Amino acid sequence: MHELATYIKLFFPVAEDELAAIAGQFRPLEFAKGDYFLKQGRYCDRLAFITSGLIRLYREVDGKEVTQWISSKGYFVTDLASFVFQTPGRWNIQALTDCTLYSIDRTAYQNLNQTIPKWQELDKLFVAKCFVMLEERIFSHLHMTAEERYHRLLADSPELFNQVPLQYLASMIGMTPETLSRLRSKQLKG
Amino acid sequence: MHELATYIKLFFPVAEDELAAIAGQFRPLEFAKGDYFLKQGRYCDRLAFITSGLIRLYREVDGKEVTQWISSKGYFVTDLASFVFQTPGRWNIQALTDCTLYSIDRTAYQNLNQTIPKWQELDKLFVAKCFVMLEERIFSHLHMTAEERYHRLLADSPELFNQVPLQYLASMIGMTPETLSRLRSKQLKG
DNA sequence: ATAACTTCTTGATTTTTATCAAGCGCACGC
DNA sequence: GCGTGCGCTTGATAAAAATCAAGAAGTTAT
Repeated sequence: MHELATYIKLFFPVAEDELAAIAGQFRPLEFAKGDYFLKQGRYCDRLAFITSGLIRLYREVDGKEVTQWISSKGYFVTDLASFVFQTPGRWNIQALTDCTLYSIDRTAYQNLNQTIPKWQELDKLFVAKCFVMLEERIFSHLHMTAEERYHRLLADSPELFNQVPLQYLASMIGMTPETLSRLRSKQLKG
Repeated sequence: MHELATYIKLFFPVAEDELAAIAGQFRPLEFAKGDYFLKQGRYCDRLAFITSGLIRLYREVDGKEVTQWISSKGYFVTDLASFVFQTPGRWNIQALTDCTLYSIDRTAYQNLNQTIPKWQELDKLFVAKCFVMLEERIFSHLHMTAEERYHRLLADSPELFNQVPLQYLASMIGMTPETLSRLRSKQLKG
């Protein structure tokens, strides 16, 4: 549990008693490689914090899996639209490796909102931070080439290249596996 | 002012007195075509709701302007990272036409957070809704062609095509003006 | 009204990326 | 141990999109 508290403290100052009250609402949760946290179309009624492992968000389009994002230690994971607005889930959310999480369900989450004012603010700041990350990610698609996006991912998250099938990374940055493969070999030679 | 209140009510149920208290903190603000709401690098200390006009977010990269988004009536406009986390503004935010806005500054905004609990929730929901829109926008870059993104923009926001220079729209959906032009003429012929 | 701009279009060409197809290396199960 | 499948690479080709260049149409300023 302390890992979530540590992470929150790094992000935003919260009094110890509030921190304990918040963290106390999260329950440990384990996933084995291949397990689904959410299947597309079902309602997502939980939000989880990852303490170890990798989790992939993807959606099927024309029979192909398109990977939206891969979350690792220190990230929260949920289908935000489904969790917050109670709409059908838009993503498949699957463990790429065995994972340890701390999870909170909708009800407990809403209780936090009412009982701990600081949580409201914290929660808003988390979402705002994620919003800003997505803005930058969109921007990268507006002006960068596939090669530039590859180099950025490599710079930002080099660890993913050892741990995640490259085809998922290719999809996540908007190119085919073949293109990613060629960019990699080009880098080795160049 | 009632326009902001109307918009909020559509989005989320709020008691009339709270609504009045919220809306009362926003001040009318006018921009002439070409005026800047924010210049890149400066701090953004306000959040505004658009009641008429069009506003473009863009950033300069390698001497070229890249348009991130065009906001119109019913949208909020700000540089969220700058407004919330007090970092230097990442966008130029410029009026494409004369605009009428309702604006709130950081101080008043933070007062709302403390005095009106419902505002905290409302504000979080706004950001969450925008987050979900951005997720979908990223996804469209992962699996759609330029032509598909053009058709989607045309379906979602046909009014922009009469009111906004096409080069800005092209940039916003990640293609050159020439490509957009060809897709348009292809559609006329096909 | 006319010159100067800006915006958009069109054409020719190059570059980038996707697609299709084959093969390699490795892990896994039988 | 030996197929079998999966993930990755490589090659050939096709398609998509960018770039470069020129010109048309409409706007703005003088």
